[in-house]
Amino acid sequence: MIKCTQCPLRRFGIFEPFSREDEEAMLRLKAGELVVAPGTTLLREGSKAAQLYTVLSGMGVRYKLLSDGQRQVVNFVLPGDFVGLQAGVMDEMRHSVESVSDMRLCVFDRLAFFGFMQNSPERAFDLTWLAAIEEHLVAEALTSVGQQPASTRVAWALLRLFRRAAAVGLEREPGRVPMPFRQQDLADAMGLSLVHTNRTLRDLRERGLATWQEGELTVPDLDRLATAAGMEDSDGGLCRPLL
Amino acid sequence: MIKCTQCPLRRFGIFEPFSREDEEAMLRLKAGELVVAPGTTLLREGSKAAQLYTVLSGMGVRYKLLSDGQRQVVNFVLPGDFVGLQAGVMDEMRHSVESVSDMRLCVFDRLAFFGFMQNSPERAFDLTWLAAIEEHLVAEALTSVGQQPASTRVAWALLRLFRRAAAVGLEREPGRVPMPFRQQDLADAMGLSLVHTNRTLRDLRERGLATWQEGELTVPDLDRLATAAGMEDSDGGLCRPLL
DNA sequence: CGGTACCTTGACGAGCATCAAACCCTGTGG
DNA sequence: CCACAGGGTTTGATGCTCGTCAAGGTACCG
Repeated sequence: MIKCTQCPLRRFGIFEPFSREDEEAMLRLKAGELVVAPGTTLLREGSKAAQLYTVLSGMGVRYKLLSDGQRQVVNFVLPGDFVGLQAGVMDEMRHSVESVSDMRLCVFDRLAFFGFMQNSPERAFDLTWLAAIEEHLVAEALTSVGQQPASTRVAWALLRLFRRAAAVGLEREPGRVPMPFRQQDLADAMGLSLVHTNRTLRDLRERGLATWQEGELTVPDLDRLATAAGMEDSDGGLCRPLL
Repeated sequence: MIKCTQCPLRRFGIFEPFSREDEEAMLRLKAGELVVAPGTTLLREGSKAAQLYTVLSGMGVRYKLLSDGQRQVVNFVLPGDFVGLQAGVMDEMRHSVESVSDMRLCVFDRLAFFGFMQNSPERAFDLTWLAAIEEHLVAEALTSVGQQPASTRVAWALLRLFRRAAAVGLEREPGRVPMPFRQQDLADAMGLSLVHTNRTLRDLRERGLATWQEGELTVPDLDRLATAAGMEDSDGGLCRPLL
């Protein structure tokens, strides 16, 4: 099991620094590690989860299902993300979380976790911070889906995914990161049909903005993609706490 | 100035109960009251606000502006809502807040507020709770905008506004609440053009689901509107803290 | 009375959904 | 070894939903 004191994620710049004592306190909260295969449901909408997770590696999706079978992907889940907060503060989850690749997660017990928060104002503040960041990310997605045409939306989503993956060290070769999602996931995230998403991806590829094939996303020129994405990317270097 | 110990909002069921001491502690944090006219910008995207507000009366919108002048209304602001949290925990606001009617707001000093949170784990928890609820609301809006056709989206928005307004005592006559927004606000919230929003409202009116005219929203049958809104309203009676 | 802000309605066309089918690749079993 | 099925990707054809353009209506205000 990976110890928080030597967490491979913490060295990346997007995460707030942690004192030695804080790392050791987190380690005491850690109940274990969870490894799951692609397609595993980690948290189900409506459930009252007893566990909270921090993603160590792998990717997933947060989504809501509608009664008619439609699905809205609310956000993508990448290493460093904290999942299950809703079940922690509200009574139950309002969305589901599912893996799309192999994932390794840090497991915390809900009760122990909030017990710790009681005595640690700084960590409690971090939790609010995390929730506020999540809201901001969803609000940006809403803005893209609500106001932009398909090509801009898809460009925005790819840009966001690339930046985030790169920020946690997944950019092995320059301009290239793993991207294990299906086109259907992206379509459900941006409110587009699968067919139109596919056409839009081809369009972006032919314009040399981004190529997503065989589980890898290649972006030759971030600035050009950012221009096509329509929103000045306010939080390229947005810092966040890591728990 | 209204004292927190006799806050007119707290008697409504959607808010978490508060102990007498808590009310008095909040009162000490209260820096004053702010009254604004319609169309006033309370918080501007990119600003580092020194104040946080709780809405006592009136309505407004939270929105993001795009470089090309498009606007996404992220959420509507109603009595009991807490605004400015983002500027509190992140460095600056990621959206703007503007009044659409006369508004009265409770003003808190940012520093004093977070100082208080340090010593009050329960209130700090409430803050996280609020942020999580906001995220949930935005995620539901994203789901509606991303997956539903225009009529369903508009029905959903009206249902949400009606429920929320009624929950803070604005339902003077049965089935009727004030609704001071412009059609453009609703259009910008649901990612529709003004023209199509107008047609959709007429459609809902002719189907007897909801009538919104002259600043008043009338809903003859909540259940029928809820059916038209496409999402089982998970949080009709969702409780929230009031700060 | 002209000006502005908002609501309303008509006409037209574009963007995107839908339907349909083919083409991978991988795994499975005869 | 090949037949087959299943999950994902790709492409074409068709038409509906919704955006855009345009104009007119109403109320309010200086």
